[in-house]
This record gives sequence, structure tokens and C-alpha cells, in this order.
Amino acid sequence: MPGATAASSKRTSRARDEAGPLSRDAVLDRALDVINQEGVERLTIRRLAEALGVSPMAIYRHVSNKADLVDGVFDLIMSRASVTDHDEDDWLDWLAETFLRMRTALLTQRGALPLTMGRASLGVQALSVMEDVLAVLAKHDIGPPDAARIFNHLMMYTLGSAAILGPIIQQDAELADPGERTRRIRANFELLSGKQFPQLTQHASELAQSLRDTAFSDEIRHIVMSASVERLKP
Amino acid sequence: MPGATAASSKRTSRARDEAGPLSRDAVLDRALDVINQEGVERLTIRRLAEALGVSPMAIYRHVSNKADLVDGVFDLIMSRASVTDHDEDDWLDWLAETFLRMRTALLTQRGALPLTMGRASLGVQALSVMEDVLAVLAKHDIGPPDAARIFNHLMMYTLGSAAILGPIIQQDAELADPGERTRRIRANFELLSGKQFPQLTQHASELAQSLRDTAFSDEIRHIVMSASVERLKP
DNA sequence: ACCTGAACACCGTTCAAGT
DNA sequence: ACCTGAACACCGTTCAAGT
Repeated sequence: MPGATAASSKRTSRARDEAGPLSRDAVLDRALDVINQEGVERLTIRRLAEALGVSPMAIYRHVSNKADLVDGVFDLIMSRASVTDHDEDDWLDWLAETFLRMRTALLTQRGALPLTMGRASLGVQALSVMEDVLAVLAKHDIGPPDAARIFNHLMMYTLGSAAILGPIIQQDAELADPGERTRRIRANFELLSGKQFPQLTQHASELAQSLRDTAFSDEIRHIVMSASVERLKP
Repeated sequence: MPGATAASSKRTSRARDEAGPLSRDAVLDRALDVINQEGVERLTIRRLAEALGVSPMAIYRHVSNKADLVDGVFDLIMSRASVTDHDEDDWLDWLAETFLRMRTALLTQRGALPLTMGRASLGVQALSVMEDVLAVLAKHDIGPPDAARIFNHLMMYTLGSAAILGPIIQQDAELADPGERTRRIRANFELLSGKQFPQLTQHASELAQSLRDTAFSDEIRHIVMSASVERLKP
């Protein structure tokens, strides 16, 4: 068994007493634990140090500053989500699954979203996803003229979708059940003043529906298809 | 001249010596100044108090906590951007302009984006924009079944677009010139390893192009059209 | 009514020191 | 080499007090 990976360095107790010297992987691993258990806002150098049973300054041996820590954690999330690691036969299905996984990763890792925003340069993991998606498009004869447009569209739709849904989900404690989530969102729109917002109250049900996973996947397929159809009529 | 508005309470000096008692509008107004002049990360209760020439605790008279302050500032940004206050004849042009203004508002107000994310409930201003857009769609016979889908699509594309572009813009100091911005983004992709990321390096130019304002507006029109075309073939 | 001062429980980060 | 303690310059927020 050569080389323990980051994934295998999970610890159950809150201190680390036993183990050898700290590693970057161990630090990032624990940081992700803290985020999932206590939320992003609780991910601080000091809190992380405490969780590792170590002085705050020990962290700085493996991470140059907080921004570097955040970057590392985000890439770890992306790699754990294995966004492109699946093999549907139909390429539309593959694309739908890929972006659904990306959205889910951004939504379920509590507060992964705030980590994404404000990052100027993409991490290696994010770049790899981009690369894989463009390769699939190219394999279906969608080249430079259209591929970039389609890719950007898919990416932005996914990010925007997560950006809108993320805060809503976090608000209501654990809204894992999609049906209950949809119901709550609809209720929020229905509670608005019908005089001030007639359209919003009227569209409440459909607005809530369009945030569901199935609607998301359908829209991803729709984006790819309508763009490739466009391409065939010069 | 009855009633000074928030907009008219601009101050040129950093202290407020003269003026009467603090108002919520004055606080939010100053907060927006701080954001624009020093960036979001510098918007703190203490910094704001200093800018107003007042003790930190005086702020709490007009704002219940920092989250409330942030919410107020975001709504102020939305209202200043007057996203829906224009009148193109063609409804596609109107929609394109509306969402372009929204994107621009999110991008130019330095760090408006971080304010958006993490907000569970939309402010009155944001809700009004939604209402207006849905009304325009309804006026062109796009009702509940499709309107919500189209609206969500437009909204998410806009938000995602701003989310991706925002950090890039902020990174390179002042990248107001869109040509220069596009060139830099292309360069970033071209600098990647051609062996590790063949697609990304190959698509560099197109990927950068698709982030421009014109490409954005075109895509907004495209989204509306392809969705309404869909609607006509049962 | 409106504002202030002092204090509490936190941050990220630097620096000099320990083993 | 790897870690610690003490300190600096900050945060948001509460509480009791001033005018």
C-alpha cells in the first residue's frame, strides 16, 4: 500500500494526537470537514488549527495564506465531485449529467459557492472539466466557432443556477428533499403582495418548478441542441 | 424642495461635521461610496463609521446588523442601475438591454457580486425587476408554462456570467476597455500547457470572445427566441 | 432620542523563540 | 525542520453610560 492519499487521511476524533507531521492534504481534508460540519463561515485558520489539534501557526507551514487555503479546498471539492467521471452513451446525456454533478457539488458542499466566487484564476480541477467538455463537443463536430459559445452558456447557466439556489437551500436548514424545497420556494412567491407583484404570484408554481434538478438537466440538453441546430442552417 | 433623497445626500469630505442626524439612506449611501472607492472587503461597520465621522455604534441605530447593511446596499445598487427603466421598441432589444444592464451593474459596482451571493431572500428592487420582465413576456403571449422557464434561464445566465467575469475584471486593476479585457483572458488560456489542455489553448480566442458584452446580448436574444420557437411546435 | 466608550469574543498574520 | 506564544491590527456586537 504505497502512499496514503488525502482521502484516506480521515480522522474521527477532533484532535490528532497520534499521527505524524501535518501535510497539505491533511490540512485541506480537515478544512473540508469543518466546512461540511459547521459551514464556510466557520472555516478560519484558528478554527482549523483547533480541529487539527495544533497551533494556528502550524497551518502556515502548508498553506501560504487563507486565500491559498480556500483555493485548495475548492479544488478538493471539484476533484471529489468527479464531475466528468461517468460514461453515458448519448453525448447529450453525458453533458446533462456532467453539469448536473457540477451544480450538485456546488450546492451540497455547504458553502462551496462562496469559495467559487471571487476566484480570479481557475484551479487545475476546474480547467480539466472545461477541457473534457470541449473534447466531447469536438468529438461531435462542434469546433471552435460554436464550442466556446455553447460551453460558456452551459457553464454560466450552471453557475448562475447554483448561485440562486444555494442561499435558498442553506436558509431552510436541511432541505434535501427536492419536493419540499420546491414547495417552500413556491410559497415564498405566493406570499408576496398580489397587487405589487401580480406576475410573480401568478407564476409562483412554475418559477419554483424550474429550479428542480430535472428542469435543470432538460435545459442543459436544450441549450446544446438549440445551439447545434442553429449551426446546421447557414 | 421637499425631502432630500438618498441620492442627494452625497458628501465630498470624509467627515460629516455639519449635517443633521444620521439617516438610513445616508448610511447606505456612504456604504456604497466605501465599496466603490475601497472595495467590498473594506466595507465594515467600523470603517463605515469612520467614513461618516461617527462612532461604530451610531450605525446600529439605522441598520440592525451587518447582513441588513449588505442587503440595503445591494438594493441600492439595483435601484441605481435602473435595470428596466428604458424603452426599446422591439421586445427582444428591451430584454437584451435589461439583462445587459443587470450584468453591468453586478460587474461595475466593485464587488456587488459577493453581496448577491449568500442572500436567501431577494430585495424589493430585485423582485420588481423580475415582475417587469415577466410582464413583458406576458405581453407577447408567453405565459406561465414557458415564461418562468425563460425567465429563469435568462436570470441564471446573467448571474453566472457576472460570477465568472467579476473576479477576472477585479484582478487586473481597471480593465474598463473591453478589447484589452478580451485580450488578457485569451492570453490566460493560451499560456496553459498545450499538452495538458489542448482544447483550452485551441479555443482560447473564442472562449475570450464569448465573454464580451455583445456576445452576451446576442445570447440573451437567442435564449428568448429558441424558447419561443419551441413553444410554437406542439 | 441619539450618540459614545469600554469591553467581549473573535479574525488573519508577523515575528521571535522554542525543540 | 517543525511547531509554539505573544503580539498587532483588525472584526461584529453587547451593554451601560452620557447628553
